[in-house]
Amino acid sequence: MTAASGRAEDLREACIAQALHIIDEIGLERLSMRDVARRLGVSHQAPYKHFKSRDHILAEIIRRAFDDFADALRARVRSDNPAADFYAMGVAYIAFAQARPLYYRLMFASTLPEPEQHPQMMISARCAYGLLRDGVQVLFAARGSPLSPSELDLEALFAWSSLHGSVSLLRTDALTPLDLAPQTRQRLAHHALDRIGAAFLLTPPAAAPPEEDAQ
Amino acid sequence: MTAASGRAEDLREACIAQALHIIDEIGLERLSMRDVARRLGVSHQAPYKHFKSRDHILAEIIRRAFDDFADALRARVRSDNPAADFYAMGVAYIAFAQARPLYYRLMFASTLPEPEQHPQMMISARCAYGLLRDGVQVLFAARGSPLSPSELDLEALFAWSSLHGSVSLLRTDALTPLDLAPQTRQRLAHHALDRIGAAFLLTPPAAAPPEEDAQ
DNA sequence: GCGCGAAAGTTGACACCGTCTACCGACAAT
DNA sequence: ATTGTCGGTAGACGGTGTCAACTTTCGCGC
Repeated sequence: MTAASGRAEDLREACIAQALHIIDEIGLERLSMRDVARRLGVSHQAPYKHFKSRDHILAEIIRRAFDDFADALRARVRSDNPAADFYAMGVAYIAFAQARPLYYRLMFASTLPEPEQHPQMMISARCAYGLLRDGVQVLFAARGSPLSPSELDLEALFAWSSLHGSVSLLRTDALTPLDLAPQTRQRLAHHALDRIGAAFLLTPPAAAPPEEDAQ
Repeated sequence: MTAASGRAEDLREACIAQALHIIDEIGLERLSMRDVARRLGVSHQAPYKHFKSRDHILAEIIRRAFDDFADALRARVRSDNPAADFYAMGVAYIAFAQARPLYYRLMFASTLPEPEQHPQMMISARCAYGLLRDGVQVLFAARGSPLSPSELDLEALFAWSSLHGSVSLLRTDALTPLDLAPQTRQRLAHHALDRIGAAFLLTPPAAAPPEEDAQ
């Protein structure tokens, strides 16, 4: 438990590393605790001394993914201009998704352990989301149109999910039959980022929808 | 023997219905073929006479989800105005996600069977995507700025994933601590739809829009 | 040094699971 | 009447998560 216990906690780290390797190799849903143990040359119960269940090791891995992701967002090129800063965060997002595809995929795997059972994982996820949220908040506040919390969530999730969709497309084989130039692939996610900016820098169409209030 | 009184293919349909029920009850990843058989009062091997594997019954269920989804999109209120038609498709999308949450969730479950193993599922998925894609294509073509195939994919996926993100937020418990009014929840997805429209009615940053005030 | 108690690791069991194989009755076509 | 296919049953195999009991290891107060 203490920092000095170094060697004692070795197996815990080894389990996480090996589990990540297995997920990369055969997929998240086919990861098994016994396989982790087998590959590490320990008994099938040894990992259970460090993780209460299969879901707990998964939650720990996903927590680290979110933490690394948050670090990447924080390490963006800062700018005093909120729009430029928001764009920089988007660029950092895209770079992370391309540099750490496995972590990125895990963050959005729908086979998550039940969230309320793994508060640490949720804390890290919300922390990463909070960074994006803050960026959106600053963006709108600088334009003199601050958002209510629920509106803020909505705009932030809009940005997040839009970017996620484009980034995911690059990972899928849906594009391979189109055999695009590598340059085009590189531009896809940034294109979406531009679209998000377009959506934000433009106030919603006031006339079209039935009722629009509370600006 | 219990359920065998009906027609020949009855068990196949019963398996699908029961599997859906189980997924709704305990989740996709905990669905088991033996449980399906047990609840139907047949032997644990009976379902295998109709589905080659667990993945095959899943693929069939997801295929139907995409088919129903495509039907819902097609049943939208049609309009000659491409922008209005696109908006109507978005409304239909949101309505489907709210009316058939289980089907909707399955369409985006990341624990999909390997796609190339289940071509029928992929055909249905691409068919549904094609509807959205066509809507985007008409939208841009009507504005006199037709898109290349790869650009079209990008814009369509941008719209899809943006809407998906907002719709998913409603299903998650991320919003419960905010205890929003039901009316606000109702508006969330439509708000995103407005944002997508805002992003599309504006040409990319390179060239300014030529006053296309169709609204 | 010693002893001890907790932690780490092992072994064994249990109840599941997917799926392969073999068997069996009904029934249709030859 | 024979044959073959189809839908269903029964059993087995290897795999899984995880509980329980056991043994080993190791840090720490004496």
